[in-house]
Amino acid sequence: MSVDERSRPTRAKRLPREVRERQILDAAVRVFSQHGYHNASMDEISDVAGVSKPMIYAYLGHKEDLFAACIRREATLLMEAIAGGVRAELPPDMQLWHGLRAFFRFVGAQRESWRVLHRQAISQGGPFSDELLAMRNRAITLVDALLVRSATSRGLDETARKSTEALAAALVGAGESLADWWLDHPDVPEKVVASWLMNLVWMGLGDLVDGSVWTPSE
Amino acid sequence: MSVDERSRPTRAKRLPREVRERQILDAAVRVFSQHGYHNASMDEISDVAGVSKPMIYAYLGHKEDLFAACIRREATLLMEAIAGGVRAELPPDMQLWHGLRAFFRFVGAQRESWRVLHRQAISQGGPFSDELLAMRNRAITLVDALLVRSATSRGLDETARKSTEALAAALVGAGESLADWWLDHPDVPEKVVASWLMNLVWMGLGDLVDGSVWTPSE
DNA sequence: TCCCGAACCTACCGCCGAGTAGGCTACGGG
DNA sequence: CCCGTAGCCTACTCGGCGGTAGGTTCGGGA
Repeated sequence: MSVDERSRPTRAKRLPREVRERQILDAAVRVFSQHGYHNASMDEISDVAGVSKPMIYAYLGHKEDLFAACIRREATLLMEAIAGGVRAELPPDMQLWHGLRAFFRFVGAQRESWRVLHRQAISQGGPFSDELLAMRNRAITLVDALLVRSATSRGLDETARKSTEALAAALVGAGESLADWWLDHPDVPEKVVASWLMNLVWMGLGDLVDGSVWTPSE
Repeated sequence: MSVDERSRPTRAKRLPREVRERQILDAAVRVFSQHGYHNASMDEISDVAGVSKPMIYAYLGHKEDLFAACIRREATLLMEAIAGGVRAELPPDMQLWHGLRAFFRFVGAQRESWRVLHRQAISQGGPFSDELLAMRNRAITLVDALLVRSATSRGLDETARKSTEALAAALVGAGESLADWWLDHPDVPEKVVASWLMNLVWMGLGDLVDGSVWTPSE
């Protein structure tokens, strides 16, 4: 077992700090995602990263700091992916649609990132939630902007326009939950999941007008 | 601090085993829900239960066994709550509706139970998932039965009737995610959350017929 | 009344994993 | 060529928590 050098980052010598930090974060995301925060050991992370434990402490700090750094990096990547998917020259509805698809494409491609971002971070209390809250708020702001454009272009009335922020918050929450659910059902195509959520927005925007919606009779 | 006897089960002496087990499970659900599986210490559970640690090991076994016992008990309670909500004399749609409401009412009232059932159990791998899988399958079977009744009563065509099981699975998954999301948004009324999910079923049942649905043009 | 077993406890063990002390080595500037 | 410092490691300490040994007390049946 000790003979096999495995396929880890080739334990090269004397790499610049920047590169090492990247390797460590990659390893940490992977291990946190697989075992959860508490089951993940610093020893295993250092092993996967191909680096000794004190290096992690020297570069990224204690376990909590390391986890927070993971969340921060992945959250930034996610937001950039979404923002990149929204092409400003498209009509408003299409901007929203492509933003959604970019989101789900990210989750599908970076399952480990999403797992550590949402599932792990959410099940730990404390300082980790703050990092998530920050990302959520940025996401809600972005979605709200898209919704406003979409609503005004469709000529919805004042009351609907006023409640876009609430709808944006609901959308983001629904997206998180849906993505989380999707982790366990990878067979569903990304486009389908995205369109489900898009339908919810549709119903949300047209809630007052639409008569085809089911309403409890009692 | 040591003076205050708190409001825990009054550390009475010589109670029958049945009662002690119940107290221990209550404490365990609470502590697991608050701190998560790994942060929860057997010492704290024993303290909250008003019982010494060896009693837990004598009655419920090791930490994993205790956690599994929590999941099993809460899952059973949940299923009973749902089944109790479905009143057989109602029309099929209404049975589904009341089942949904019973589900969300349970989650709303027993937040700790749901937290330990879903969030904690799902973020731990291993034997815990099995307990969840068992409950899920029971739930899917139940929902499927309700869907079939609902579909036939509305006279949907053969293809729709064939895919009820897939729809049931999706519904259960959506319900789990939605309930999980609801934990973080307690201000939304239970009836509203339930009706959202009901709308999804509506759209799922009528997917071929309905023209009001948003579809991507590209 | 006596005694047996169930209920219950205190006080301990040992492992595992977070975090550290202290030092070695190679690259680059002078 | 030399030495300062950034990169890197081995080999520990130590505390917390899962788990247990070995009792003591009470209730109830014979």
